[in-house]
Amino acid sequence: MIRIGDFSKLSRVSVKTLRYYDEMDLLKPVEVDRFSGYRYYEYDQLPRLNRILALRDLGFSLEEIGQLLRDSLTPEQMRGMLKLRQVEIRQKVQEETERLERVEARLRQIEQEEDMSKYDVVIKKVEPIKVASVRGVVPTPPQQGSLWGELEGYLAQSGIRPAAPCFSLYHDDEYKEKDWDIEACEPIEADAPETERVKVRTLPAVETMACTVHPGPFVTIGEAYDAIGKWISANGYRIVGPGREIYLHVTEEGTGMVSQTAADTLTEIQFPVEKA
Amino acid sequence: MIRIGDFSKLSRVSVKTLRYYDEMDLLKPVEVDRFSGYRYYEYDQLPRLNRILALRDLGFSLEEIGQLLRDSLTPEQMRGMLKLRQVEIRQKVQEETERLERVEARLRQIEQEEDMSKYDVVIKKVEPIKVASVRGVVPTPPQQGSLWGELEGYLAQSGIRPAAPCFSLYHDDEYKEKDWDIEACEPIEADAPETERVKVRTLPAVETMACTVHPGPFVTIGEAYDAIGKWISANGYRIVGPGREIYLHVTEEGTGMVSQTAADTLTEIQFPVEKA
DNA sequence: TATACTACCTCCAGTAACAGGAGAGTCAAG
DNA sequence: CTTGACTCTCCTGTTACTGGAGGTAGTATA
Repeated sequence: MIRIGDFSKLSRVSVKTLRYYDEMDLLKPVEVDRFSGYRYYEYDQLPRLNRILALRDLGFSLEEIGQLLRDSLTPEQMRGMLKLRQVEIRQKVQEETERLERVEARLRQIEQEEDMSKYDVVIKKVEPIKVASVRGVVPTPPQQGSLWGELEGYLAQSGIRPAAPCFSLYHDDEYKEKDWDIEACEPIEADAPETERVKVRTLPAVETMACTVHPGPFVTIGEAYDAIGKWISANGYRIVGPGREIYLHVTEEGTGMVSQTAADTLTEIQFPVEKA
Repeated sequence: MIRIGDFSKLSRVSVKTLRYYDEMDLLKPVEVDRFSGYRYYEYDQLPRLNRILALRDLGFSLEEIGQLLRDSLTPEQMRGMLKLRQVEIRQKVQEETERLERVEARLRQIEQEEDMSKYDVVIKKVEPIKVASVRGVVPTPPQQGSLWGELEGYLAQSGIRPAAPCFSLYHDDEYKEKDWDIEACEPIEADAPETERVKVRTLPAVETMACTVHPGPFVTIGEAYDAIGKWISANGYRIVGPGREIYLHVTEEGTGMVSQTAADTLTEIQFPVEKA
């Protein structure tokens, strides 16, 4: 029988850790002095401790290790546990690898002294959303006012109020000089009747949506598209659906016209993406 | 000015998190009602929040993010931070990859139904250790008694007591039928005079030592060597120095002879290894 | 035998970044 | 005026320990 300090030296596991494993019922001393509380170990407890350390090195939590040691399981069960661990670790490796890629993309950006630092792009998950929308082709984006006019008229007539900020969907796959296929969308709470022009549908969830916020007037929003586009390719993604332009905050001038130049305008740009 | 719930929906960041960022001084609401305590945010705080999320995605801690946001730093400084992150993430990826390899080695072991599960091998760091030792060539390991006789005699004469369990170093690179180059070692506390046969030296630290414990008589220790050898190659390591056999617990029969067959014998086997 | 000195004990706090929940107050709509 | 949704603060829990305070036990030396 040896004391905890010696057992610690023997196993090269800290005294604190041994006491913790005692508390967690992973490795109890063979004897605890009733009066002094001193823990006494035996040499032959080393294999068990070694097993604990080996399982810990495989990435199991102490609780899992406790179970593994208690319900001495079949090789088949062990295989299952290991397969599961394998998947979890693979995922973690991938996560960290992607993180590394993001860091490297940022570094390249700095090297090229392209000061995109105004725009921070993040990946988010977007929930499904029910919208009323009007879709049409307009010469250029600033001229989509007519679509909004139709949509607002419909909402006013139906007495429906939007449930969240409105946004446009840009359906064109590539850049166009003119004739943009745009869908004006207003999120709504409950179902509503459709009309010839106004459609109601639920946009599906998007697991990986690249998002950035453009603070400033619409006339300079090109910079934000530039930034998010570069980010997407630099981080090894590709666009897999229509982009969204969410109007978080706008200024109206006089007769319901949205200002193209107000400095306190705030727009979020979103693109559904996937790893290329 | 919007309330925390709406800001949460807008940013798709949980209310809990927003409150936490407030507490951490990362993102303060523009106004807090003096009486109700309600937090009020502005749309134009979204870019800052986005920046926080982007930095978080790069793996920075919230404290680091706080510093980054406070001391608006030069591109050069930013580059330094990112380089550091890069190194840290690389290390983490490597760690997890190695963990994955260990899991896969275990799986292969199970598939082959080689029940080595009796032996758990772990990598440990071993501190430098001062020893008195006698080295010599003996026909086979069980006949190393003469070396130990010499060493014990020396220690008894000098009145030195061992500071830790004794062990043998096996200097041969490969397996041999006979004539083993073995060094019997007794760890000692302080310096001691050398003699013709007894040398005193400090074994250097070993960063990665593959260790396992063999519970049972010496006659079956071959199984442990088998297991640790297979583990080392299955996990992509190679042996880079003499192995150690540490006598954690032995039974003496009569006249100081160590029992080769006592069932409660406990021996640790260690090999210094490196990634191949 | 007195006195150091080390080893050991228990209990508490802290770690990172929140999540969950209790209990109470606030706000807008009907 | 009530209901229900929203918000507040405060507390606990998460993982696998580490560090420290304050007190006891065991051992080595003078």
